[in-house]
Amino acid sequence: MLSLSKKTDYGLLALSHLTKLKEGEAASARELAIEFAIPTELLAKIMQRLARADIVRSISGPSGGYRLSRPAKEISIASVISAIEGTPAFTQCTKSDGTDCDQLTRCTIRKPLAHIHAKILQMLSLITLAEFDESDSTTYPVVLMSQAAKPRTTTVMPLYGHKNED
Amino acid sequence: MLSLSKKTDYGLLALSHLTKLKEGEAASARELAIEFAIPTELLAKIMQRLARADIVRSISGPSGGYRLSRPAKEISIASVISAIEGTPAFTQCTKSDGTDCDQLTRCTIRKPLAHIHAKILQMLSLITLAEFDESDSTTYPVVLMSQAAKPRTTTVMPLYGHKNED
DNA sequence: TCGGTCTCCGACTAATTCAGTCGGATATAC
DNA sequence: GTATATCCGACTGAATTAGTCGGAGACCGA
Repeated sequence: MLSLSKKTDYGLLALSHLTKLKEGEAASARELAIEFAIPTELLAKIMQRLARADIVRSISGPSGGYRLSRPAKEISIASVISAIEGTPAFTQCTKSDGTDCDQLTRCTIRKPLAHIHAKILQMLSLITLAEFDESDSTTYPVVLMSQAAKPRTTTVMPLYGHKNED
Repeated sequence: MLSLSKKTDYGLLALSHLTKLKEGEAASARELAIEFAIPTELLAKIMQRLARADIVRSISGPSGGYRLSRPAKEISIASVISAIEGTPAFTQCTKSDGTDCDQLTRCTIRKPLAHIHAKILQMLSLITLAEFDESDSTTYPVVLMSQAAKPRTTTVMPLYGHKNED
């Protein structure tokens, strides 16, 4: 459904918290987990991945924790998604280089889909954590559809005349 | 991983084939399934959904089959995804109206994520089946990253320094 | 009118992915 | 040395997705 996993949600949430810390401060995984009501062990695992991707830096020992490894404006949403979920792929084909769908030699849609995928990725790579928090104060550079902020997803895309849930 | 399901892949593939049919022609589900090496019953099911969403029109009886219910240039990728996968949601929060994550009252990321989601959806709603096929001849209006056509996904986003697969 | 071919539909099972848990290792401040 | 922190892999259960099965109704041609 073109959606991010819960893990990524959690990760972004934690990162957005780290963004607000002052220089030198760190927040422990448990602290963050309690703050946002996320299972402690799960968030710990997510933070480990972010650490491995050098998005956060870990400080061991008591009074340790995590802090951003570089300024929030240098951390893109795309890199966060990639760190937590692994290599993103828009279609099944684009995961490998297409050798596994050799049955579909007549696959005419791979190329256009790859383009779309790239465009989405580029968009996500232009949005940083810094902009994420700015949007609290209703200024957000990526806004295109004003109705997007509405909670009801059904009405987000007026294009969808008919929907069926499985 | 921000990816489309296989069903959607199959659906787009079938639709791209229907696009090439002449006026009055129809292709049966089985015909399409054999053509693209897709399980017959599965594709039949996908076509049914597309029919329900009025993207294709079904013709019963022998010598029947499916054809597009309107010109390819009036069928957006977004509507196809929506028809096959149901209401798209970028995050878990945006699926319902947020009542189920009331634990996350401090959720500061919902709004910016909703914006990103809307932007992706808008992009997909601007691309039609017609453009899908034009791209065979290397002219494609949505191109932004030229390297996107490369098969190797690892190099698509140079931003991703570190990736880990689960 | 009868049989074959088609769409149509829902329910079912299998396979895969995702969320969350557990146990144990290492690092460090007090 | 001990308590608290990260770290890491392996495991289980839940949820989603892929694919299957069986049967009903529509339609064309003989």
